[in-house]
Amino acid sequence: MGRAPCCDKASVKKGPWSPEEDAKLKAYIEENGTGGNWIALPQKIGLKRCGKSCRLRWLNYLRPNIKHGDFTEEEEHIICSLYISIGSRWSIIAAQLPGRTDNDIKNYWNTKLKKKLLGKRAPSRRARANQDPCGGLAATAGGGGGTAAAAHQALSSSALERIQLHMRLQGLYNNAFGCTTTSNGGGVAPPQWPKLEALLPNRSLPAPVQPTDAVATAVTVQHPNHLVVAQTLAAASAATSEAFQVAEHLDPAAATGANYMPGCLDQRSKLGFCPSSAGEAAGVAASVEMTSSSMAGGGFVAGYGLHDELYDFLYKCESVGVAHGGIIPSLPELQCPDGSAIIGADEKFSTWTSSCDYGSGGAGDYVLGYDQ
DNA sequence: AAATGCGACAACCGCATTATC
DNA sequence: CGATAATGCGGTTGTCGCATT
Repeated sequence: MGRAPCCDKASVKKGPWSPEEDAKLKAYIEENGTGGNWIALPQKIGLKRCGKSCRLRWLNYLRPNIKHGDFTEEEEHIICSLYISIGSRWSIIAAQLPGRTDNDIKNYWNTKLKKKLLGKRAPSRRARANQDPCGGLAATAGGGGGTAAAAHQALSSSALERIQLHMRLQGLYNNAFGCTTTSNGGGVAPPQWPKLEALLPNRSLPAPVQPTDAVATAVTVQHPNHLVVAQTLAAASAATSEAFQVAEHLDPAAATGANYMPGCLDQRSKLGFCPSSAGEAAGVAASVEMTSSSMAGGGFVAGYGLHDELYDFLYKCESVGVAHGGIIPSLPELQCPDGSAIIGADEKFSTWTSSCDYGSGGAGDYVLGYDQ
């Protein structure tokens, strides 16, 4: 049983709005307001449009003080920072940018910022359409055979992108500051993440960013160590929380050991985002606001925050590249938990997640924190 | 000059959440 | 308190225009 349509699609006009329609809608709302009922509004003013369409048109284009195009560097900063922190909560991000709409920001991210940051060209829709149509079916069909692919699909592209952004930034660090991700004494070198200094250490937004449901739902893991991790990261960064949950998802056993970040409390505390005790972690998790003070101490470079990283990445990549052979540094390499492969994190992260066979037992025990 | 590829943006669709009865 | 309607939101698609072949 599907949901009842919000309007009679047969008698409703679709497609681009004409200037006449815009004028009608604008004039009516400016004079009378929406009347609290978008569904009834088009009939009132004689528009053959769905109420939802009217609402969208008003919110995105007709209401006063809407800005279009020409995003400033400051706006790009805010968008990137918030995206890494909270994901594709476009309405929340838009709330921090007066005059911008969620649709505008979403389009800007998908068409420009994402490519700028991830440094890779997303396949065009045409290209995607030309891909093997059986691939998706094969990945989802059947029971155990598609475990990895299914898990891969379960991880939202948004989460992947955010993980990749962290990785990419880390790659810049490693190359720019001579850090490496080589072995730490025989074991697999843990991926080093950018410090998770809280959002906005240097600049302030109009309002503090509140954790969203995505953050709150991240606390789902049973193991005591895992719980600490999840709670800590829920307060620090939903994106990295997901990353750790993915790591646990890929290899729950390894995740409790020293090789993986989720179990590597020392490493995490060095990076400045891990409380030293479970109680402290719970305290951090209980903190409602994400503030720089709650995460202070032990950062990679004192006073150098995510915003600065993003700024450097967005606008100073060339200088970094020049200093390192004129090539934008590649991402650190990662090794599968089972040691089966070492691959670059950039283009191959998704390959890694889908190719590592981490068994079927753990899949049901871990809940992806991000609600997508 | 025509065909094709691609980016950008507007709009739609369907699910989730909230409000109302 | 449950059912239904309205609204909000994010993902996806359609379309247009420019660039390239």
